[in-house]
Amino acid sequence: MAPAERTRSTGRDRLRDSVLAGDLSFLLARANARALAAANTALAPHGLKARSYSVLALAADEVRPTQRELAEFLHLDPSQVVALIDGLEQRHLVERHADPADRRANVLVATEAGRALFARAQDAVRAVGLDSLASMTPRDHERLAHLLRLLAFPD
Amino acid sequence: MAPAERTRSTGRDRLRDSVLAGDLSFLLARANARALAAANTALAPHGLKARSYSVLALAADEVRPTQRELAEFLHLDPSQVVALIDGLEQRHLVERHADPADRRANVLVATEAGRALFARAQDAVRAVGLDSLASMTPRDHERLAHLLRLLAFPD
DNA sequence: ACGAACCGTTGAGAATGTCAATTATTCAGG
DNA sequence: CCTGAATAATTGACATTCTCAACGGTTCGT
Repeated sequence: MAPAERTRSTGRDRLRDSVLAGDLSFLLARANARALAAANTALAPHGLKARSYSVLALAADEVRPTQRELAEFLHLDPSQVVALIDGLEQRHLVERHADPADRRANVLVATEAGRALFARAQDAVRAVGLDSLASMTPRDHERLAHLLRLLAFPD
Repeated sequence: MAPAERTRSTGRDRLRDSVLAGDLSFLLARANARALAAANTALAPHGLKARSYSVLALAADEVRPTQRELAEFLHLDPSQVVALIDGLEQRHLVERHADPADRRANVLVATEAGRALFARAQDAVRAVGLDSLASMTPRDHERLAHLLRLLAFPD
């Protein structure tokens, strides 16, 4: 049996048939790293990163999230949420509103400018997102979203 | 139509039907964050983190990766690979071998102790990994791995 | 033999993650 | 009503990680 004949080709991608490459957590990490890098370059012209984009997205939604809810949802420390919102608020993209139900809490809402910027940023993200997902059928895309939801939100 | 009746339940998880929650990149990020946290706590007793575990895994394999190959494969800066290997080498888990084909390059191989530790760490990772994936059929598990591979390695 | 490109390494500075302490507010129980 | 425990946001300190530029040693094309 000829040894090491299959994937020697260029010298790159040689590690792709290691045991690690079959690990789901590793695939998750690498797929995420790629998506994150793509999103960040797409968002850079708008002065956003993946984090601030996520916060803006939730602010632009009608959900009126609390900072603590943002922290849990985005897997961030509350102090990071403070810094993130500070940055967006200084640019007049979001506002902290006092929560009428709990005066300790702030509720985050997007300004008109914030919603406008989010719409543009969302288009930019979608444009590059399709680059990586173009070879995937809508059916598979939906399947992947479903399976990832199981991992992301284990009830 | 009754407003906001569906997912108000506990107050937690209230953001789950925002537009962001439907975004594939976000699901990827959150699923990865969860898997990473689980892996890190499982690896902590063995003195490893996800990063060092990955490096050790590739060293324990028969692939004899170059540091540059490690950097590209793990989406890391070459300088980070240096620090990672330094840590593992000081614990006599891996060794840098001169690449006979290219004297500039180092090839990474695991020591006997390194392979033994990796085996134990792998068991620990698998044990907690199943916690999140127990509700998934082997069929779906394979499907997910296949779809993630498309994103992780876009040829 | 020469210069360009490449591998590993080092170091610096920015960005991010983690954690404890503080203030203001809510909530449960006496 | 009052008191103490718990919670929301904030601040600050510290560790870890990311990003980048520079450098010596090596390979490769010409």
